[in-house]
Amino acid sequence: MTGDSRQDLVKALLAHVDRARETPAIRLPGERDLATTYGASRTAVREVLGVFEALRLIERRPRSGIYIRDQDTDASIDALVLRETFAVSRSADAYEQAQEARVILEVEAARLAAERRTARDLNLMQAAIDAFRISANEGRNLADDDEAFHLALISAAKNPVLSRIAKSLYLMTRSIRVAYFDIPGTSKGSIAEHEQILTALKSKDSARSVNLLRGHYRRSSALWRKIKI
Amino acid sequence: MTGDSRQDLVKALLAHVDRARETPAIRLPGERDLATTYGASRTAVREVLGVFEALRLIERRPRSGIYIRDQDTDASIDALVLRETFAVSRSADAYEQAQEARVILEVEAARLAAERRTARDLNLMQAAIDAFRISANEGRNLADDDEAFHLALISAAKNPVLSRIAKSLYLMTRSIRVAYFDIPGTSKGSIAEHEQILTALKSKDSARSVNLLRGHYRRSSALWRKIKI
DNA sequence: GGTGTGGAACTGGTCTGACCAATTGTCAAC
DNA sequence: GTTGACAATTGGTCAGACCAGTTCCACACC
Repeated sequence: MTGDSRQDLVKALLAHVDRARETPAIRLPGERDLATTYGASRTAVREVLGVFEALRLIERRPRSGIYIRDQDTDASIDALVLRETFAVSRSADAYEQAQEARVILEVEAARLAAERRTARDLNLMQAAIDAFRISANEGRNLADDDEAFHLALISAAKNPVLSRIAKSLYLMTRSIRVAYFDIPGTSKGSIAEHEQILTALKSKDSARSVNLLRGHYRRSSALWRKIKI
Repeated sequence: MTGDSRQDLVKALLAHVDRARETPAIRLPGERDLATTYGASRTAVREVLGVFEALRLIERRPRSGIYIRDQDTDASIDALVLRETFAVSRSADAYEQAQEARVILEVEAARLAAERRTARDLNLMQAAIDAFRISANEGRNLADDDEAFHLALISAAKNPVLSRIAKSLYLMTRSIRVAYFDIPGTSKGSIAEHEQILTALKSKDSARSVNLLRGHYRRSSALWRKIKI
């Protein structure tokens, strides 16, 4: 094993869970078997399985075995973040669904932000737009700058639970967002639209904020669908 | 240490992170120190820290140290689930925010469900209502039955990402929901309202579904606020 | 006094091997 | 066919060791 052995192990075990999910066999091999199968120590396997358990991918029953849980019903959103982080079996569906969730969350966050935003929130959003513009001029990929603006907007809704969820959604869509901003000409429109949204929030106009954000997403979704994963 | 040592360790380390978060010291003691401090082996400490890292509570830099991350910005929603599961420092704010997030998510999910629900979804929701009624007659606490109905509703929106997020929100609010259903008389209204929502979804009336659900939450929120944690 | 620099101590990452206690499966006895 | 006892299996926990970079401090040098 040449590369990062831990990363390899996570990918291998994640793939193993995916494979096992398609069979009636809900039970995984024992930790000792998994260790020898994937050329790692039992310690390393156990640490990864501990994370899987926390993300509700599996259930470990002492003195019995390791069992796969229903992912759609039980698993954490961060199990999908893990997939993205370790580049394992990302599906187009998951991106589509994450995008839909993002729109839902952010539109309602914008509604709340129009009421709750402080001067400091506005400054942070303006700073994010400025940083975005600088990155655009220097030709960098704008995925992270775009994320920073949108997270600043959500943060203005003063609900950390929403912010945490949004962070996960942005993490799990990172690669497709990078691909999106590789399309020429995506930056110009974004800057203008971000400025408009900020203005609406500044004047506490929640209806206008919501509509502008909806339009922002509507325009991007056309391009979005054309990206091959 | 008499009880579940693993649970004790998670609680202790979670508390340690909370304490450290309030000081300028972003760096935690080393794994060996933490192990001796809390009377556990380094192995056990490492497994817990691995989970903390996956939930973006901390960052581990090889050969350097363990650093606390900004929770409001970076941490996963499931870090709050962990707090609920291990009964550590739950704040009234977090419940309030989770409730707000639940309403946002579920209202929009209902809108989608009105379009996308299948006959099977309607059957599952009806089954959840029936189970709810039986539990009510037997005097059991209805928190889990209520959760089952709402998760079935969200599942009808055919977006597993929304379902996963909702699952976390329900897990992190479990104790307060149990307390809510200990209040006498909460079951009667819920059953009727669930039936009404189901009828609206059956006729694909999204506006009515949304309004009924909003009303459902509006009525419960009055009682909700009176619960002491 | 200020500035490098070498080396020791420290740190997270990994592995081996061992023991525990309850579950699980097997097989003999009835 | 049922039951009961024994042996293998399994996850949970621990101790101890080694590795390879990072950190930091004392010491020599300017």
